[in-house]
Amino acid sequence: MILEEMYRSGVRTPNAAQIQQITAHLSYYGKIEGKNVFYWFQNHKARDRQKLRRRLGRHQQLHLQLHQKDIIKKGFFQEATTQGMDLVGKLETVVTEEEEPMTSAMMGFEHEWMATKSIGSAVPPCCRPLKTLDLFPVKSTSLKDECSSSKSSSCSTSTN
Amino acid sequence: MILEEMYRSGVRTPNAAQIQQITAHLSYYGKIEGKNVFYWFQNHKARDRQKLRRRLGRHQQLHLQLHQKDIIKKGFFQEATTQGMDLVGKLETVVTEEEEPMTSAMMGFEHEWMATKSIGSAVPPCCRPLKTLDLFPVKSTSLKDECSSSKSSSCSTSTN
DNA sequence: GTAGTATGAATGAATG
DNA sequence: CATTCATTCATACTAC
Repeated sequence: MILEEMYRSGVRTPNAAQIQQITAHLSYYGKIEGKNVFYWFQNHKARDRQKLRRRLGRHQQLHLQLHQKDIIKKGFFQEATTQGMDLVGKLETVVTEEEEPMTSAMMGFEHEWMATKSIGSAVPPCCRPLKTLDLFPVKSTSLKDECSSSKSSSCSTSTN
Repeated sequence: MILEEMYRSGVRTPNAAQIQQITAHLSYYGKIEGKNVFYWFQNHKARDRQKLRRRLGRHQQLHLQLHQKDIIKKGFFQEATTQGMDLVGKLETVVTEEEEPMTSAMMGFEHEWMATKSIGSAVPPCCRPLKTLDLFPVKSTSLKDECSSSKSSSCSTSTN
């Protein structure tokens, strides 16, 4: 995929020119607009950041071993030819594992960010998502919805 | 069910903290991750709204005319007979949708796909992608499934 | 065995 | 850039 190729190359926020070129290139495969490309990069980057963030927040300061396999491959640094490419991006690119669509705000702990650019996250794949398990044996009993809601509902009982 | 309880309590988009707590609680019953909870709420709310919207769309002819723009926003054309209907007449033949309630907001995006008029033919932002493009590895099976249920829906609608 | 549905998962699109 | 919404896909489960 062209987009992923470019992303891997370091392109994260292509400019208008870039977008236009990519769009033109992709137009061969079908109808596409510049905004599609734009959104694609936006989402991709955002997702990566989410993963990163979640990773950091998750493994806050558990036990980040320092052994790891060289995550900081200092050899794949190939300038993206464009704007700034966060080095974090490259990191995550290497440690691509799973993702967590957490809505952020989870990093309200005391985790350290130094690992962001120092060493790759030492994430031992100890957890293997078993996929869908029957956490919610919902069948026909749909007793949801009710009450009023809006955005950022805070009236919830946190069951804390 | 914990999740539905919370949902009924008003929790729609739990924060990371909420998710963490719920996840911790549910961990007792089995393996679960934060993203599961996250997705659960996302989907629940989305389907709830979908049902609501569907019903609204169906009854909208009663006394709409007021602010139909908010209702006909999108995703309304798929309305049918709920269940045993021919779902072959409402698939990808939707091309006659040109109305854009956004009007001015449409052009005022915030980026440069249309600002690149200096390069070549700038695509008029009046067209929207019909479906998912080949930007990503799309699957193959086209299982058009509709969500139709006759649950007890009450008031909600975040309407964002 | 097919059809329909419910639901988790993923991503594009949009907004703040 | 962060968050949310809408749509779609894949799969498990049920009913016919």
